[in-house]
Amino acid sequence: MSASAHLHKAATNQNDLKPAGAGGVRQRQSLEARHKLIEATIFCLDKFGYADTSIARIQDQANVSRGALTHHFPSKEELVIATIDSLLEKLLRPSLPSKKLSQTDIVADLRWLARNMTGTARGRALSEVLMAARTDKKLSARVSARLTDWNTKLDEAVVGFYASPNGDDDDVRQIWMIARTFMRGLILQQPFTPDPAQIEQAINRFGALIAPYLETRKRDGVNDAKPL
Amino acid sequence: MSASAHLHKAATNQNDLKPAGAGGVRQRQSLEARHKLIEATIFCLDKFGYADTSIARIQDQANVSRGALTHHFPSKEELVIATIDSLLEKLLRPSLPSKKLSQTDIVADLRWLARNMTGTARGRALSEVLMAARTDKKLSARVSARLTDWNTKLDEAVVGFYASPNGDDDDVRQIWMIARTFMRGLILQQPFTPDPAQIEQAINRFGALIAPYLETRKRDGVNDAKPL
DNA sequence: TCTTACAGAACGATTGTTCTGCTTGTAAAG
DNA sequence: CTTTACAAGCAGAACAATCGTTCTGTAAGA
Repeated sequence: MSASAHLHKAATNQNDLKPAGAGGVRQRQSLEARHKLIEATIFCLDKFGYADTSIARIQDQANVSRGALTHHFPSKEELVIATIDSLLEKLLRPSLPSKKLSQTDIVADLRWLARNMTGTARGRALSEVLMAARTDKKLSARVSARLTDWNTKLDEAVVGFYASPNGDDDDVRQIWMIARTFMRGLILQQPFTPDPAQIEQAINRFGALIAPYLETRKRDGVNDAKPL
Repeated sequence: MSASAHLHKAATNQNDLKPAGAGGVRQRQSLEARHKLIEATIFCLDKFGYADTSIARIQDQANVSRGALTHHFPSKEELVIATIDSLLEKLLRPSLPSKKLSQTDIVADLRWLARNMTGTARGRALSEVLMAARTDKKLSARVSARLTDWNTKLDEAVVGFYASPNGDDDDVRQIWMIARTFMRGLILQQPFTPDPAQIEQAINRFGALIAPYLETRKRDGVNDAKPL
């Protein structure tokens, strides 16, 4: 009742984008605690997997008391949801400023994609959540829209750099949908591939497979990424 | 409760048929119970995911008493291990008799692979285990050897059907390693792709991507698959 | 008669949640 | 600029529920 009302109030406060430094001691500490908890959740998801990520472990990892945790996140679900939001935001936002993509070397872009999705704790944590969301409708509902949105945005960014030889942009999108799927599969394949070089070779080979169907789009400016 | 006990008893009694081959009644019932438990575990893994697959749920799904379950599998780990073995055996063995593969149409073979890995409860259950094994060393140790073994066998079967234009069999193997990775990724992508046709189109497109690098191997017999 | 196959209660450990109490920042009142 | 009142932030105990395991008792095939 009143407790949840208080929580929502606190939750809305998190979106306050104050100029760094301002905002009162109280609010700053609160945001810092939330941040620590979310980061700890990501760490646990990556290290222990979704099944073994308990709030006791999270609290331990974050060095935060149980009371503080339940104060910021009354239920585990809310913590996971907030973590998902953080993952989708921070993990995927860097892809939007297109400078991160080489825009000329497809294999280099694929490597960046692979590192982003399987080579970081955030990427692996997101995969854990995605797998859990397959059988958890609550999580699925939360992730679905955001994820497809990101896919679309990334597609549009890529379409800005690459074009299909036959001029069909949808083909570029399909190619990159396949690339994303391939990257996701790497997470399940990687632990059972003793030689890391084999993974890298596979990525290079995959790049060679799709390269004939992607050509660098002519641009006038140096790094004039189109608005996405 | 007594109700479930009666139900279970009645169920086993009605199955009282001929020895049907060999083994005493005792052994047959035991194997049947183990089978039911493993099948229930697969069902739960697919439906509830690895995190929410408890032995209570398994026992409920299998219509088996707690005592029976603990009798056959003293620990949950043993049950999961046995389930993994069953998955790897039954799910993957059909691929070895190479008749299941068309051996001429790459896309058809890919579709078979996709259905095998993502379109069945067994395939999805295995994916749940693979994801869990990423952070569970016990599971990982158990799965690793068997999985790489299966990959190798499937590779060799494929090499029996397809050849690289440049004559390098290793290239065929790498292509199919990429194909397997792509298929695994489909499991994570599928729940967030509202239109199933998009998945199928992606599979077809992927087949077109790798087709130029695979050509049907000349064979004398009709279906004379080489021993693998 | 033994051993196997099972039924089901009992167990401690751990899960996530709720609750009470204390500290302290903050804003209004004086 | 104090003083004061109050809510936010937080610590930690208590909670029922569920986890997986262990145990005792019973029925029946060998």
